[in-house]
Amino acid sequence: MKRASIKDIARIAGVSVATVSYVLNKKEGSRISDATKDKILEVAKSINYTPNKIAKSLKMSKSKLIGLIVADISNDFYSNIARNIEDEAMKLGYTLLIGSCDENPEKFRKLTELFSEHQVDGMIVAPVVDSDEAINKLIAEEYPLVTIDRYLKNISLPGVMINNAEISAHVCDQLTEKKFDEIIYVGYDTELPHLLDRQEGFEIRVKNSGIPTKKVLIGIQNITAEVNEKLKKNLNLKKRTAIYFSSNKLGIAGLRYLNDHHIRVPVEVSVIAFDETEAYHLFPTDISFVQQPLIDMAKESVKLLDQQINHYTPNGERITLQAKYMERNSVE
Amino acid sequence: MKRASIKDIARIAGVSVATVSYVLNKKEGSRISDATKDKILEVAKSINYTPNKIAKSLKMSKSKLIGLIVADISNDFYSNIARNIEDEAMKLGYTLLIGSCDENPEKFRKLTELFSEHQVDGMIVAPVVDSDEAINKLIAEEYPLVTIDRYLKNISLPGVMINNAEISAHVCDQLTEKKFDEIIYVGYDTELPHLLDRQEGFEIRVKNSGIPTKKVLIGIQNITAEVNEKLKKNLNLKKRTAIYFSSNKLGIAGLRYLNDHHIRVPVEVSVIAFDETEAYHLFPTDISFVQQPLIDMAKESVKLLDQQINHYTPNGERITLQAKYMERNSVE
DNA sequence: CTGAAAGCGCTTACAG
DNA sequence: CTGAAAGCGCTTACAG
Repeated sequence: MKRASIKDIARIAGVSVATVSYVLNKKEGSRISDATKDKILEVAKSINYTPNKIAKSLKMSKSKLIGLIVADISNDFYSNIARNIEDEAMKLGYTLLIGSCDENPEKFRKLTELFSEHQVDGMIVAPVVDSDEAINKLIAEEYPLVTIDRYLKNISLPGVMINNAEISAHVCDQLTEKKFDEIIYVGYDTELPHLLDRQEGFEIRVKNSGIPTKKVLIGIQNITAEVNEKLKKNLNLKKRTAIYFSSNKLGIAGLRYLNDHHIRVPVEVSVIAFDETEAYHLFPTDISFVQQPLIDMAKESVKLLDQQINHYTPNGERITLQAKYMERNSVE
Repeated sequence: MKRASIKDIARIAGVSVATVSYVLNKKEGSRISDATKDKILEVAKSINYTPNKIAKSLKMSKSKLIGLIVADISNDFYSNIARNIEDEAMKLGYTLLIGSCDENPEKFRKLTELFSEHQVDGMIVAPVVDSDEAINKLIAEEYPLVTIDRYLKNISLPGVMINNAEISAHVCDQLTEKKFDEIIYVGYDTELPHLLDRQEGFEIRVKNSGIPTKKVLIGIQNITAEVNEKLKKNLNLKKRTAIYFSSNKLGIAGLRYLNDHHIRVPVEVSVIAFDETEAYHLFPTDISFVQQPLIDMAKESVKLLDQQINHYTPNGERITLQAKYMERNSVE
């Protein structure tokens, strides 16, 4: 599968490779006669020429590739993010490399290295716990870098996130105004700053309300099993209880638990979940949820990255988008 | 962000770039003295050298990139496929480019072109209707190519798929043996061969059974709305009815309809769905479904592609994997 | 209006 | 054991 090169075109058309390059790139600067222009285009088509972006990348030192590193591309949230990023990136002429790091800092580091060796022009990353070292290495090289969804506690990086604390406080308000006997917060046992924000936003507000609260923290390994176990231990149906699931995975696992145990929502327990997923629609009750602005997150992150690629600035902009509480029928 | 090159290493270590290249690539053929070897490694580390795969790709004419083209990476089915392909590809040293074509042949063609310009070593594709032209162009270049999930009617390509007709026949058997008054097949209004197989496998079998059947075909544009509309028109609860949803999207849309209309499963209607998705678990009844062997599909497709890359053969192997019917509680 | 030449960062057969 | 040189497919400042 030897492909035609501009050298082939040049030879057949009887011109120099320089000339071929000029007409193929439609540079207006140096005028080429229409005759040779036509001939070159004709030859190019006839031998089925396709440009070799690798060669171009090497010469131009930009690849028009960008890397996306997420925890897991098979997670609904990230695959939706990825899809929107793909569309936005495409518009700007970038092609997307995707990698999943499973919350593992070593995998994260390897992915950044791999992508950087492939000379991606920049990366959009959802950094994991303990990824500071890998990130700092990229920063030292002034590698265009943008965070999405998450952010780093000790490193200032351009990126886009949502108003985690505020939206959690808002969710809390929805619950406290209904005077539940008890509210259960289901979150992750993690140090990820954006998730801590989500948790603290809730905690501070619920404390003021005086309503008794339980905090149920789940490890990222065995979500379904652990949610089951901890809900069994903590959910007391004798009390009027509301549960706030602070991610899509937690929401799905939790609703599944309620389903399996025939616990009716909102009659026996009220529920608010984070993120939007088709799955919620299959639950008997329409679940009230927090909607993240995925399209805008993707748009802004690509825009930020493109800016960084075109003009690197060490302390780039950090954009906070507004998540939206979507009231349905799962709180009563 | 000017990066160090082997030239820099050579200069600092006082050796030639050839020597640097040899030791960096650990070639055993030409023996380099331990002294210079150590020095080179030391210098490489000290100036933070990372290889430029673009340069290497150009020289070696292989990029260690592979492209994956699916209908939509945000679709649960494809994002799971993608994740497994990512893992398998990684093991063999490939990095993954991902593109979504939305069942649009023009987008499909553009993606193949883009990927080929980026010099991917091969592509794993889920071809869409009318993609023959784009595929044939790749074949003409002897471009390593493997289909996944789908296959082409008029072109023989290596690939991996499942036993669509057989598993549908098996699903049909589950239903016919329960002597329903009516069975509704919900499928796509499409020419995609693998979906037609799924449909015909069911149709042939159900015809033999003599049980009245309705075939409900849904366009790929507005799945939820159309499923709603057609289910409303075709579902007659006075009859003992079973519905076979032949994809995850159809299953989700259909179950959502049943949910919204408080139609109980399996008391009022029996259901079998295709594909596995977390969503099914949120439905009040555990849904019986057809499980596709995603991991094996990914494994085999990457293996086939790697074979094609290393040794191109025009009419590569076509692998059919077995889907599995998972009986739950939605048929009665 | 067009071409010769250098160079992007690598690899490798060849010579010494 | 090591280096000089060619070449992968491009782009572009420069010269004519």
